[in-house]
Amino acid sequence: MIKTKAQYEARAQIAKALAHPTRLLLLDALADKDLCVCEMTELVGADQSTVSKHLAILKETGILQMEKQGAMNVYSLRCQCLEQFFGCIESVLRQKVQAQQELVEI
Amino acid sequence: MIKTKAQYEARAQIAKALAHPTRLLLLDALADKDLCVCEMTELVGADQSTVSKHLAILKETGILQMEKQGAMNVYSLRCQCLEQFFGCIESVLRQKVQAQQELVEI
DNA sequence: CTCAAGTATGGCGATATGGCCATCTAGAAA
DNA sequence: TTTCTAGATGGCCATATCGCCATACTTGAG
Repeated sequence: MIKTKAQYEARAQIAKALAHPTRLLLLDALADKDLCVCEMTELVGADQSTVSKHLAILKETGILQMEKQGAMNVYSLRCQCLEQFFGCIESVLRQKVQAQQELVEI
Repeated sequence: MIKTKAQYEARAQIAKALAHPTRLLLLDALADKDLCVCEMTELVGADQSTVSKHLAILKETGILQMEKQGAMNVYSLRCQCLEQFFGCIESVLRQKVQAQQELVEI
């Protein structure tokens, strides 16, 4: 049940990679279709180097993979499990809203 | 498909709450049974104030709820969706290991 | 080879996070 | 009441994260 410190750190690192609004937007976009850095830079509206670093984090964590296509680097989802992840996040959000509604109604 | 900036920030905040080894340990322990702060302080092996702050983050996010029992504050899971979350994390971890094995075998 | 487009990386400042200590509060027991 | 245990909070410092700029690298075109 309870795991080692190293195991929790490994899991936390994955979660940390998923814990940034820009990276969540990138994952959402990549769920639709593969994209190159320049497309995602335009989508995000931040500096190209910023987007590149976000992608590097997701790639390093194993969530994305990258393939060179000429001068462009095309990124794609490497895992199909993100729906589970987002399902949990959404569930927590809904519960939070519900809890706040209960506070108002009392 | 693509959501607003505020929506991604709300989701990122949940993910961020889950992105710390100590908090993952606490959630793992609380999946087994409800616990008070002093029990979790002993389990984690950090300062009581540190554990209290971690719990406050999880409570604020809506993942945990707290109930006073005399002088003790007993925390419990508020959402049943963490298995989904951990399932995704585990899946990413396995994939990462597999990718590294492939690098070695080439 | 030279140039330009597409990316990655180093560096820097601003901000956020995490840990401990000290302190304050709440409830239970003497 | 005083005292003790349980817990929360403020403060401080160390470290991590994030964003941009500047720059280096890579690839295809000319």
